[in-house]
Amino acid sequence: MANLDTSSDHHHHQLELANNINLSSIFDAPLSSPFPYSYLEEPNPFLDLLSQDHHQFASSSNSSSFSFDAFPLENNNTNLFNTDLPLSQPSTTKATSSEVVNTATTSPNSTSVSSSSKEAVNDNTDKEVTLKDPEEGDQQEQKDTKPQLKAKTKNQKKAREARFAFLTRSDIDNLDDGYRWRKYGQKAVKNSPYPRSYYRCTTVGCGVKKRVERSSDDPYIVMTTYEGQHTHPFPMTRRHIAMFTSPILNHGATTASSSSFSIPQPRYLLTQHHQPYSSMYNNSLSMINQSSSDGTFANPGSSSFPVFSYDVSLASTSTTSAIRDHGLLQDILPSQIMSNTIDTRTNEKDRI
DNA sequence: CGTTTTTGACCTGCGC
DNA sequence: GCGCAGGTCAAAAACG
Repeated sequence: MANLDTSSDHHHHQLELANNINLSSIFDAPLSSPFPYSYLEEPNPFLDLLSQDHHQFASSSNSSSFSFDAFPLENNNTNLFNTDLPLSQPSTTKATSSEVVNTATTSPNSTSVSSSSKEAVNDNTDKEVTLKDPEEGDQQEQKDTKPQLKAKTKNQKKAREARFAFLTRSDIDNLDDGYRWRKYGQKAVKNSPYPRSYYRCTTVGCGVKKRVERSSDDPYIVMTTYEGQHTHPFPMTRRHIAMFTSPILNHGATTASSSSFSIPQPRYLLTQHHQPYSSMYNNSLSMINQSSSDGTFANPGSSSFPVFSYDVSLASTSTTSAIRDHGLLQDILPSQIMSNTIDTRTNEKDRI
């Protein structure tokens, strides 16, 4: 986890960007269960975008909170967060917008579990192999399964795993979300100078994956997409414990202090007590979507996805540029958001 | 020495 | 069928 270790200087940017905030970014929130708290205390412009729908999102435990695991399971046309994201979508221009925004046709499928891909629980005996233990079985299995994979894809399309994506403004790609990840691949992204990195949870038996890529237009915008659900508890370390018990979580705190991780906090971070974890290393986490393969929401609260919350004060202008990314970013961002963010560009300039 | 990262090759799905 | 792009594998290198 050199990730954290290298995160020291990206904070400079956070400071610089403290004032470059607009409504364009989608939400702020972070990862799965590692973030037990979510909190929204300000009027949320993004939710305004959702107009009539936003009230649905505020139904979590706290009336003033906005937590993503409170998202309705059902979709409708205005649900910007539900997207039907193909695992591989060659042409970003076609399928993206329209598909993403509306079609998330939901075939209620209790969580993606039942239908899911090879990494997840699956009911298909022939895909299985990979399932039991992606970690240790990897190498060995691989040889054995390759033929099987071919065979299986003939009969059925690869099921998609639940996904959960969010934007982050940070200099570092692989943000520390509390889980341990091992990088297993990197690919160049079309129309982007920045590569996309693929990570897998290192916990034995856990097939959760995440991929990280930067916006081609704004290098500080990082899009992280989680796929799958952790099959193990959040690996709470001393550092995390310190984080969760730090004053920042108790409101009024002005710094995110922890015994082992102490860094200068951007001004606007002071309001981030609702995202204790993410604030440790970046200042803007924006959830973009959360969906399962079939367009339904997988319940992140079940412990795979971080519980994120949105804080407009953290939104950053550069999200705007992120939208033009032609890689995964664009695949995930709903067109409505895109247009909205683009519209806000002028404001952003004015501000700067 | 165990773990993680790098990176080229390979596989798969999709559009034309 | 072909080409392209996304995704994954796995050997080698790097790291701690």
